[in-house]
Amino acid sequence: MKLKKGLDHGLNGFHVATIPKAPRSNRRRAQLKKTDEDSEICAFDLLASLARKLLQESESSSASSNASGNDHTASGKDAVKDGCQFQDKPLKTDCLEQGSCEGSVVISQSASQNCDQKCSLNEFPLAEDDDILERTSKVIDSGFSGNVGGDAIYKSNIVNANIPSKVEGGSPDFGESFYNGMENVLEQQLETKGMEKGGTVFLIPFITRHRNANKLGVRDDDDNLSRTNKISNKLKVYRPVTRIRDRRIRKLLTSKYWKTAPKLKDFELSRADGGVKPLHRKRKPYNSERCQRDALHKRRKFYGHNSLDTFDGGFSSESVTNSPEKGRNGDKRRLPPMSHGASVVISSVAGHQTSLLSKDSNVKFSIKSFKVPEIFVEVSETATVGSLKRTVMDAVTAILGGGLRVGVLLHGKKIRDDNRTLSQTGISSEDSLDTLGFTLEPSPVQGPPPLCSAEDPPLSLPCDTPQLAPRSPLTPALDSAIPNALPDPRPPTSEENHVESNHEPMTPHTDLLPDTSLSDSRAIVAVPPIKVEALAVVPVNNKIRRTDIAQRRTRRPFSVSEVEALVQAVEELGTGRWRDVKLRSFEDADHRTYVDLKDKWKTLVHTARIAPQQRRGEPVPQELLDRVLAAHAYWSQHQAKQQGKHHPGILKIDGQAEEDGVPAI
DNA sequence: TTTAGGG
DNA sequence: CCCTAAA
Repeated sequence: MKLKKGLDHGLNGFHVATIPKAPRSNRRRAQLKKTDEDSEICAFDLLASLARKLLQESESSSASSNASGNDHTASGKDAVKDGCQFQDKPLKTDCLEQGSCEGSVVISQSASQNCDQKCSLNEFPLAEDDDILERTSKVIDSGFSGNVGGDAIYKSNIVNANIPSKVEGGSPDFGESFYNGMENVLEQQLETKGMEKGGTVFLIPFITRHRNANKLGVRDDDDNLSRTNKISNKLKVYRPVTRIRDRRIRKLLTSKYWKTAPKLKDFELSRADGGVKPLHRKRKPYNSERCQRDALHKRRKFYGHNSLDTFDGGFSSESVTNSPEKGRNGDKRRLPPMSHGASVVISSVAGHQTSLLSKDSNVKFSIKSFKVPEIFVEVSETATVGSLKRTVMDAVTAILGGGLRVGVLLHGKKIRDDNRTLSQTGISSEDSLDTLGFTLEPSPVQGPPPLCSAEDPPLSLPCDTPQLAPRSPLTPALDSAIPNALPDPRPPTSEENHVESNHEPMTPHTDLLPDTSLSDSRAIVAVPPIKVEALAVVPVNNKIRRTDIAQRRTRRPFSVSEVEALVQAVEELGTGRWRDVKLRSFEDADHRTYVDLKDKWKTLVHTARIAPQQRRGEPVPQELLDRVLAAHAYWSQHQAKQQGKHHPGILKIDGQAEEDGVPAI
C-alpha cells in the first residue's frame, strides 16, 4: 500500500501515522478521506490565516496561554506569508475573506507550492501525511462549513475565547505523540515556530470531535470527489497540482491551525455543489444511491439528536424558516398543549452548542444557538392568537433583555460548579464536546417572565451575553470581516447545529437537552410535531437534512409481482448473476439494486424453507416459493456451469435438477 | 463494480 | 437492508 511507504521514518514520532493493516474497509476509508483532503488544499490559506489570527489573538487575549506565543507568532506569520500574503494584515479579514471563496483556492495552491519547495517535506512518510491529512481534512471540514455557513465568524470568535482550561492535550484518538510529532514536523519543516503547543493550535479535541461530526460531510465529499474525479475534472480546479505536495503543505499548515476553514470546497462540493452531485447521478442508481446513503448515514449519526433540539425551536413554519436569530429571540412560540387553559409554555428554541475545537489546553466552543429558557405565559382564553403571540414575544423579549445567564450542560447534566476547570469537568475530551450544551437561562434576579426551571440553577459561564455567549475578544476582527457573525443567518448552519450535537442517533436527546427545556419541550412537542426537519432553524439545511436523515433506505417490501419477476429471472439466469437479473427484470426499478435482488432472493429461499406460519409480511404465493426452491436447488448444482444458458423451465420443486441443466418442468 | 455472505 | 470482503 502506498500508505506504508516511509512509515517507519516517521519523522518525529508520528507513530500514529501508520496505518496498520486494517481490514479492507478501513483502509478504504482512509483512502477516501485522503481524497477529500485534496480538495481542501485550497483551504490552506484560510488555515494559515486562521492560524495567524489565532496566534495573534492568543498573544493578545490569552495571557494564560503560553508565553512563547509571541515568538511563534512572528515566525508563523512568515510561514503563512509565503503562501498567502498576509503579512501584517489581520488574518481575519484577509484570510477569511479570501478563504471563503474560490479565490482562496488559487492562492492556496500557490502557497502550497511555495511551501512545498521551501520546506523539505519530502521526508514525510506518506502515511503520516495521510494520517494527518485525514484528520486535517476533518478539521477543515468543520471549519469550512463554519465559514460557509456564515457562522464561521461566529465560530471562530467563540472558539478563541480563551478558556483557561486544563484540558489535556491528547484526545483519545490521538496520542500525544501524534500531536507532538506534528509540531515537530511543523517546526522543523516549516521553521514555523508560531504554533506552539500552548497556544494556538488546537488539534486534538477539535479534531476528534469533528471527526465524528464531520464524517458525514467528509465522507460525502470523499465520495463525491472520488467519483467525480473519475468522471470529470471539474473538481480538480480546487485541487492542487500535486497531491502529495499539497498534502504536505497542507499538513504543515494544518498542523498549525488545524481548525479552520478549508472546507469551503467541501462545502461547495457537498452542498452547494450543484456540480458534483450531478456527476454522481450519472452513475447508475447503484452508485448514486450508495453515495447518498452514505452521506445520509453519516450525517444522521451526527445529527441524530438534533431533532429534538430543532424541534423545540420551531413551531410554526415561520420559525422554521427563520434564521437562528429568531430562535434566539424566542420567536418561536408554542402553543401550549398544556391543559391549563391559559398558560403557555414556550420552550424554546433550539439550543445548540457547540463546535469546539481545542488545542492543547484550549477548548473552543462554537455555539449554534441557545435554548431559550422556558417561559410561562398566561393568556385569557378569549385572547386572540395575535395577542398570544405578542405576549409570548414580550415574555421572550423580557427574558432576553432582562438578563440571562448561561448554563452549561454536559451530557445533559448541568454543570453547576463554576469553579471547576473544564478539564475537571470533563470537557476536554471530544466526548464531552459532543455532549456539551449551552442554555440560556433567565437570570434569577431579573426574570421578568416567570422563570422556568427551578431546577436549573445553572451555573453560568462568565459569558452572559444573551445570545451568543462566548465571543472572545479576538473575534471581533473576524466579525468585521464577515458581516453576520453570530446571529447571522447562516444557511449552512444546520449542519453546524447538528454537528454539535452529533452523537449517535441513539443517544438520548436528553443529553443535549436536559432539564427543563427538554422536558418541557416534550410536552409541547406533543402537539403537532411538525417535521423535525421542518423545524430546523436553518432553512437551507432543511433539505439537506431530510435527505440526510434518510440514512437507511426506506424499506420497500417486494411486491408479489416483483417476486415473481425475480423468480423468473433467476430461473433463467441463475443465481450469481444479480446484475443481469437487475438488468433484465428490474432495469427500471432504480430502488432495487442487484444487491437488493440478491438479498431478496436470499430471503425468498429462506422464506420458502420455513413454515408458512413463520412467514411474515405480504404472503408470497406458495407457487412462487416452490419455484424459488427449485431454482435455488437447480442453480446450486449447476452453478456457474452454464451461465449463458437459458433455463426458463421450472425447476423441480425438490431441487434436483437435471444434470445437463435442463430443468424439468 | 459486482458477487457472496454475514449481520 | 447494510456492510464488507473478494474478486
